[in-house]
Amino acid sequence: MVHRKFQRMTPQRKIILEELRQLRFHPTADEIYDRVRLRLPRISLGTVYRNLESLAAQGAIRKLDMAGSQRRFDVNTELHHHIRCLRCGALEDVSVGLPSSWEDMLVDTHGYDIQGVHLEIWGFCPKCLEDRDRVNCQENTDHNETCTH
Amino acid sequence: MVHRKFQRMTPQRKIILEELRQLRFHPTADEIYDRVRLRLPRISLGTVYRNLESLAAQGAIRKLDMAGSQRRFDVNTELHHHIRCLRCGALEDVSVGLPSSWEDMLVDTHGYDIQGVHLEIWGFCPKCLEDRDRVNCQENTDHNETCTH
DNA sequence: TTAATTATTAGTAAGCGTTATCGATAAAAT
DNA sequence: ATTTTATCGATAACGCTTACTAATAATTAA
Repeated sequence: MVHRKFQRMTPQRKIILEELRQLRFHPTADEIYDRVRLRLPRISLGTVYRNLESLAAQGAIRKLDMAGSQRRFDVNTELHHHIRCLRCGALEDVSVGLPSSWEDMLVDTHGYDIQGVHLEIWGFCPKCLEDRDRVNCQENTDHNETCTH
Repeated sequence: MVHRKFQRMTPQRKIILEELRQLRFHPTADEIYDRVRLRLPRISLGTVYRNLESLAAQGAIRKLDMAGSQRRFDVNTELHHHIRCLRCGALEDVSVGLPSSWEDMLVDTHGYDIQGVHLEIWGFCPKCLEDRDRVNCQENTDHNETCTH
């Protein structure tokens, strides 16, 4: 008996969805805002947030709450995980699912009724590994923070 | 050649660490603040944050950036994962580590040099599963949000 | 021991990402 | 045609965290 509110496909909502579909890397709200503003210069950031929220509620997109950082939005609504490059910030989908036997073990051990799994992996992407070998950043104390761009 | 700054064990830092060790469930900064204030009524929230930060830098505690929620702090500095109850908000350590074969597969598939893995699981804890059977909340649209306390 | 340096403090302001409020507007329902 | 409702842009408020400030106490250097 869930009452699903009627949603209008306004020009704003349509363009937000279009731009989100074109951005390969799961963008943040303000990245989407910047893109959308090129086509709708008078749109407000609140409208972007409001529409991303309702699109997520409707199941058209997926809201990603990443650990310790800005929220991101994903057109891929399938359940999947993410891997992030600590150097360039790239956020990729992870193609390999968790083994179901592992989840079963969790249920047995903790007795939880599992509703969702959120997995984030951090590392250095192949491209940045190359760069790291070429350009030596190691005299800096923290590669992660000094080399991010 | 990492220069580690000298750290003083001030009364504030000492008490923050003591209280954190006594709180079983990974507390947030303001939960720690409330506890510490009972012993140091004039301490400021900024001091709590500052000390939690430096204790984490020094490796005495672990900073947990949970998806979409407040930061939490953990005295368990071993690498481990977490499971959270959607109803009562309990946050438990997960005893079962990820299979190493799975991580190997990730490296092969994506070519990343993996630095860290962050796994969060959501579900209903055994205690809340019981309560859910006793007290019927199902006429509400969203159990997760209405029943949290 | 005395003087200079440094880490730390409490208090407060600022920052940042997100959400809520508001009157106005336009689409949908009656 | 009239009412109802969703949505809008603009802006204020919110919650959590960090940065700034002058004051203070611990450490180091002279």
